Amino acid sequence: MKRKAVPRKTQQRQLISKCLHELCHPSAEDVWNCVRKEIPGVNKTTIYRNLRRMVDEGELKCFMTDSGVMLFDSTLDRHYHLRCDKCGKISDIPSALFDRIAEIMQKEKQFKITDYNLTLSGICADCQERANRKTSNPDQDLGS
Amino acid sequence: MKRKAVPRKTQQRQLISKCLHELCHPSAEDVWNCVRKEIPGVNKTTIYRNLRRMVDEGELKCFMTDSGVMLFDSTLDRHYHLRCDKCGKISDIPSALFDRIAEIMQKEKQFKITDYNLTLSGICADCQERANRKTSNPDQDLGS
DNA sequence: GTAATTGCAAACGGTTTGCGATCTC
DNA sequence: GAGATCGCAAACCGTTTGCAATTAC
Repeated sequence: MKRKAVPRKTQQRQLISKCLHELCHPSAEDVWNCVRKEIPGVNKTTIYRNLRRMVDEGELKCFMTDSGVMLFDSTLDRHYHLRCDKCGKISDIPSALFDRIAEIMQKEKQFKITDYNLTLSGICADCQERANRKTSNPDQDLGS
Repeated sequence: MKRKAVPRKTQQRQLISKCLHELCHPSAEDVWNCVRKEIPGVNKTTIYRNLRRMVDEGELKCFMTDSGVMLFDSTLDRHYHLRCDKCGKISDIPSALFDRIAEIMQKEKQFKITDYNLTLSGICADCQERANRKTSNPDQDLGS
């Protein structure tokens, strides 16, 4: 296990954190635009690198949109997303209820559900078994 | 209102359909590799264009992976996806139950859920209102 | 015959990487 | 002063587009 050095408090990194708290499900570009207000010369690469590192270190979550753009989410608790088909705006649903979601959304948020996509992540039976076999005979890892 | 012409039965398109039935959640590249077995010279562009058209015409569904690759799904009914964190394999969960999913998956499929992401799509209150304001020019059915 | 479809090459857009310059600690 | 971080340019990779040649109807 390699241990990463403590991140340095650069102006850029601090501003990125600040912007993440101000913005709601921003893309890297959204963050860039926010940071640029105070550091006009920041490079997009710096934004990408810092965001990715924050995700790697667990300070931040991210998810993919249908159009292939990564969005970032400073809310670390499990929760759902509500995405409007028309304007594309994404809002949060706290992860309390799991049942009757469509009805509740319709009644309480006036959001008319037309589709949904739930992706559960975890470890499949095959991989669990493979991991068990590897505890005595370690070969290469499949992990991405 | 433009009406699309009926797709022509090209060899390529027919093979793409055939491959979609053989493959499970394929990427465009997967489909390409499958079609190439019978038409070695097919161009990837042809695959992309046909897949996109099938999606546009509702014959096919598609969704984004976390890595930004589009996957295609010939199962048109609503259903969930189960994705293994290690091997990345995606399997289907029929959309019958909505409650106690993690427990059931754990028990019945030996799948250890570590995370999930549910994105509900629909029309938000703002957009519904916006559409209502435009009611003098009725274009689509958002109401009821 | 003619409009749709293909193949090819080039473009695109979001993201990543290599590297020398700069900044934190 | 050493190593982390930055800025820049170029690469990357999946996907899309423009266009001339080919094909289905």
